[in-house]
Amino acid sequence: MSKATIYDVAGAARVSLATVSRAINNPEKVKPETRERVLRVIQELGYKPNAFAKGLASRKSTTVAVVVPDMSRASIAEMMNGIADIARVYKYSILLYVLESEDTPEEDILKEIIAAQVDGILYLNDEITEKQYEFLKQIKDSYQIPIVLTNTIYPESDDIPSVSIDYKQAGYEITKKLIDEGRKNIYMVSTVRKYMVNDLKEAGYLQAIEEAKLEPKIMRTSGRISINTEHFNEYFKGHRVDGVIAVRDSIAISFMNVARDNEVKIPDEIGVCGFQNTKYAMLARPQLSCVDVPIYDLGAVGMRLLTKLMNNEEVVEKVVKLPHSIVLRKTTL
Amino acid sequence: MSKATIYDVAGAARVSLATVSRAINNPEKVKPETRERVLRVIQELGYKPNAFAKGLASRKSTTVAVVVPDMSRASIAEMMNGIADIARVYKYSILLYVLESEDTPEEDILKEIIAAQVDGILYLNDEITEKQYEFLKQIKDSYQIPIVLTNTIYPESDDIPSVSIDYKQAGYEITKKLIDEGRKNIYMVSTVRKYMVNDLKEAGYLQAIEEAKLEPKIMRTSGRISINTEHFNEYFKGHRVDGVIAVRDSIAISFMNVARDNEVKIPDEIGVCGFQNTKYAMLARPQLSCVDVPIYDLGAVGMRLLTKLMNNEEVVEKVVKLPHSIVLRKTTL
DNA sequence: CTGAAAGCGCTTACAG
DNA sequence: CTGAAAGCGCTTACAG
Repeated sequence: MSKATIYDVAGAARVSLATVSRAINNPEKVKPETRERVLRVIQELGYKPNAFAKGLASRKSTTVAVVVPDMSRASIAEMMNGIADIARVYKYSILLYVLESEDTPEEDILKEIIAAQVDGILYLNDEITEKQYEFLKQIKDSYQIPIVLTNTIYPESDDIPSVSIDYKQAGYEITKKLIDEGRKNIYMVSTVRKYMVNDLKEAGYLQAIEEAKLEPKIMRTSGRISINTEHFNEYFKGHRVDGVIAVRDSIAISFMNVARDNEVKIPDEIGVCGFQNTKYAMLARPQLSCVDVPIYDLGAVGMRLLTKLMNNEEVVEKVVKLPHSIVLRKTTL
Repeated sequence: MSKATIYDVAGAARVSLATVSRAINNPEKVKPETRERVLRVIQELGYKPNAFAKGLASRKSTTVAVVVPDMSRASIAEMMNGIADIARVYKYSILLYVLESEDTPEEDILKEIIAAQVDGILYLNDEITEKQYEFLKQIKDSYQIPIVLTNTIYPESDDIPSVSIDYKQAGYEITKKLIDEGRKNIYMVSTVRKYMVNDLKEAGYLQAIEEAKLEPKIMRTSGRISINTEHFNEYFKGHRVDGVIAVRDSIAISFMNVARDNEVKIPDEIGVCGFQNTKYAMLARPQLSCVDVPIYDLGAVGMRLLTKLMNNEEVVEKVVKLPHSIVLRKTTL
């Protein structure tokens, strides 16, 4: 049972190793009889081609690198499901690279990825900086390796193919909803940390607010729950507010808790909306209205796009925007 | 900039490729001067050894396979963080395999993993069946490849090293807490789907209940939120209940929502506890008391154990249980 | 301390 | 349709 090699198969099937290789990779090039014989032997011996030898000889790895920040973000994890499902269909393996550590600079990781001879890179990192973006572009060009940005946006640039949703439009729509309910003091609660994606949500918010001739009010909070609570309490003490749009569901829920402690009625006194539509949006009380982001699809479509690129298939749409929707539940009128 | 090979380095440094290889892998075996020269050239050329050639020649991949069901489970994602951090420290790459599809049987995936020549396997799947367990054991023995079960338990067997927490004890303790509050009708809400881990929580619950001479009551629900709601409403209509222990935080929260709709006071009328201590336990109102499972550590320790096994270091403890704790918040007295 | 050479297990023109 | 042979880019005894 200990790993059979292609030689063992060739011997047992009474053919050359070239024929074994063909039977596996180009079945149509070998006579049906011999092909079947070879395949049968492969079965019997439980033979699986050594991935290293194959990769070395063919210069293809059928492996893609997926680079992510912090796995524990719900969105990242769910995207991975989509990625993995599509990867399986197209027979690609996934090499996972989790960024997030200061000690290993991203450039080193990218070099490691190159050394790993991956056929493509799926890059999910909505905190992408200009420097990182430029470096990615350089990698792509120098090594001729396809890269797809998934749910990570670098504005005004389509050098690297990407798939995401129109966050600005989504931000606009959800703000509009609150405006249409007659709310006048609508806050956007964003993050102190810089995420491109959140910038776009803010931009959409701003557009809607300005159109309605209201006053834009953006508050930035940390993602940490305990801090949020204090922060909200403090901040809203002196402010009038009748609408809140949070860039993440969890922030919206966090805000609602504070609101409840202060005995304000949702949605009557304050309308609240989140972003993402995690399962906790349903678990919250009142159930949270929010933008639904098709996270799984983002991963799946990103991976699919990458497979096309790797196969040199023609790709018309290099920047794909998936449709989103607004889910209205109990925190809006 | 396009990938330099070891030959290029050897040429530029005026040494043989054997020396280059040594300078990288066994620096102490080469004279400091030449070593430095070689290393400098490597820098200049941006040389990175081809992982395939290296793997093929050395029969080691410095790659581990991590096999998981469904990434989107919060526990899996957080464990991945721990795994990735430790993997990075010990310079291992991660090949990710997501199970979950009916069409690709697990055995095929495991064979693929073998073909990928990984040095070790980290297996996270708390739905492990006897068949799967036996197959894993066979893989481990046939191919002499280290495997570590992480947060996945197969009872009464230590053939495969594992790291987890003592779920039975945790179940016992959390139940005891509710009993000590004087509750008499304590339910455990578990899942219809079979998870070893949940069986153990139930066993702990049962033990505590029996010690206290109370009547054990286990209800099984699906994980789906919408179904839960109906289910709970229906189920508890005719029942007395003053305590609920859910095998997952989200189920506990789900239950609390139904309780609130029925205007029962938590924790006064019903004490509620969850398992895991996800961030949503803090986001829930009232804030959820629960067993804290050190998820990140589980992943980190599992990976660390695997590195030891791969290096043939001596391992005393083949079945490690990490400490857990009980976090008391507002859903208990 | 260093080099020449064999070998890891495949793929892929090139002949036939 | 099939085989012999070179080559992918490394590592690792074996000499020296």
